[in-house]
Amino acid sequence: MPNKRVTLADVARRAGLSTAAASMILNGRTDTRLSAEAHARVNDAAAELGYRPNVAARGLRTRKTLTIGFISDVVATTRFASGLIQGALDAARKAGHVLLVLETGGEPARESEAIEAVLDRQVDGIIFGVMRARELFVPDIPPATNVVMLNASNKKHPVSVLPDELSGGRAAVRLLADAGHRNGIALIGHNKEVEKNLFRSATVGQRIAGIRTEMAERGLRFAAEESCWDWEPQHGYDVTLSLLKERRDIRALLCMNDRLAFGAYQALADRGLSVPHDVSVVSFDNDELASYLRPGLTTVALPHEAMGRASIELLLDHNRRPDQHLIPMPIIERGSIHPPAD
Amino acid sequence: MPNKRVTLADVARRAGLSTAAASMILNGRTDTRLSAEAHARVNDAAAELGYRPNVAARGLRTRKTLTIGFISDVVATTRFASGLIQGALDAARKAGHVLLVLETGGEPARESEAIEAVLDRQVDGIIFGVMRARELFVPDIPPATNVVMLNASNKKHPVSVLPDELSGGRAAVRLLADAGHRNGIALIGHNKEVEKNLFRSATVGQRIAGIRTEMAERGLRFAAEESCWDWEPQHGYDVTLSLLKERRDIRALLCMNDRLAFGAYQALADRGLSVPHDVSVVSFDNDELASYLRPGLTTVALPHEAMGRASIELLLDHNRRPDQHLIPMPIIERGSIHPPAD
DNA sequence: CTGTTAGCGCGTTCAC
DNA sequence: GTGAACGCGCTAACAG
Repeated sequence: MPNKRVTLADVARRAGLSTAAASMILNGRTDTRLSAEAHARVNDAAAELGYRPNVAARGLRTRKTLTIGFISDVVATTRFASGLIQGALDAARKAGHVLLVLETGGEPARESEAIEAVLDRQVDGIIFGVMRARELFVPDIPPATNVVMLNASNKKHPVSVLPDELSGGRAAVRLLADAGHRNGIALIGHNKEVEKNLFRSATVGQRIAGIRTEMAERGLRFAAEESCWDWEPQHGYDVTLSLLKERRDIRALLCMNDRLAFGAYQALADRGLSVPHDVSVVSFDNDELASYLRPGLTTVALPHEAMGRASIELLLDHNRRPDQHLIPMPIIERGSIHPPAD
Repeated sequence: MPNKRVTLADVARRAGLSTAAASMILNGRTDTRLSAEAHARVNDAAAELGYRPNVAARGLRTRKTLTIGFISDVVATTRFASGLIQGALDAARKAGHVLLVLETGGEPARESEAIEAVLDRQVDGIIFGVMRARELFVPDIPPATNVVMLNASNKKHPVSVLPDELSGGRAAVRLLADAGHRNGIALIGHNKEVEKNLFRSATVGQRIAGIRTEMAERGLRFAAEESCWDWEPQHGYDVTLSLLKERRDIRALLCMNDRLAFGAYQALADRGLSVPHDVSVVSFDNDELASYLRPGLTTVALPHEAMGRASIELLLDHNRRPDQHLIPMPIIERGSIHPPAD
């Protein structure tokens, strides 16, 4: 686009030296025996002209483009997991890199296209991300390619970043238990299908395992378990409403995600029950919704931003473990937990 | 990254021709008098080897990188305006382009860095976007650069994409009027500061102008106007609650955005009023929230995706008007409007 | 010691 | 149909 960018040749000419000398000096090479004066002349010339190297031309030689491909199903454009890309963008910027963002909608044909599009542009590596954590099929990528799986896992590409759902599940139970809840705790939204199928979710199984482990270790049992085939507000509303019609002893809801909890709030309101004095609610994800509810929803957060950040740091770290990297899930305490009334 | 990509030289060698011939044939040049057989040999060789041109190397010569810089304050990572980038990504993909996405957090220093980062990579143009439409200061960009302002306007860069808020404002009033509302309509959230200051908002002034024009043309007047200094759910809740305590004749709320409406719903529920039978509600934006409310909120949508798409199409269209391009705001009818009871 | 020449990386384009 | 130069910057080998 810009017609007449300043080139290395311009700088060299102005400094009265060769482009080779200018290149070495500007790249700070110490093995080079160029005079202090030459350094000064080149640096001055570059500054005066406002020289900036052409990254594309440089990459042709060095095979480093300071550019990373970020390929996802719908991460960038979904309201839900945008923290992933936010963290990635920020970490990349701090490392002097830039992100080529592509979305595939989860369609394999577009995944292949996306991979080729970024490889055509000589990226330094590829982040492969998904909105909802799961085992992911990925089209073939040349073996030498530097790949990190974000919120996903894949046999061929062992470096991955995932939330630490096992600890997160335990934390949710601990929040209720520490408030004094022992009886009347209902689980809203478990789903055996999803929990067992890594291709549906790489993490829900861990989440529920953490919950059950912590319950068992504390000698607690759920008073009810409502399963849902999906996790939208409507489902939370439906199952909670029917639960409350049958049972008057429910004192706490442990919802599998915030959207279910959102629906549960509506059902509790319909039954004239107040959160948290009649019923405590705790949940997962820290969806934006959680902060809009009245009272605010206490939730175990998906650390999307930290995950996005970690994915870039791992991609650029050549000493990384070729393994899963689990990111802690922060507890966001708002106002939806209270000791049981009775 | 990938070590041994197939190069044009490989293709030429296999076809038994020069790279010059191979290049011209693969680029479909017709001014070239190369034999049909040469065409076949080159195309076959390319296909067999799976040749893909190195976009960076090509760009060095052609000054076309098929890459566009998308620089925004927080668009990509905010849940609110992510449709902008979604539309842009999709339109770019369809045009064979790719987006280099950068975020600045609205900080001028980072804006300058972002501009340099994308220019260093020889992008074909730059989209400059913001989450909330407004007049935008932009650091200097070389004059030859192809720039489109997205959801923003700027004197130096006349090509811009904005929502058609004037028509949108009129549409909101029309929705209430068509349902039979004439009295007891309250405006929630007008704000003279914002309406007059293009650097706060390039569009709210248009939105309110559309509303007032349509009201006037129909001989309608607001029964009340509640102003808010900000447009979060809490503000909608507060002003609606106090309004309802004073007035019993309110039959419809025209909220300046969905987040205010979200708060208004909560206030109506607190007062025991039902939407839409006691009070109709109409609003703007089509925030994700609008679909979660019960009943669903009827709203005049910000056409984020269409805007993002338009920004790319304009950037790539050399016959474009150097002007503002207004994108229609679709009406999303859900269940929050009903004829007045009395 | 101080610096240069020439060639490369990959694909496009012009003159012959 | 081709050789050679070019776009821009890096680097190995070489010269004063």
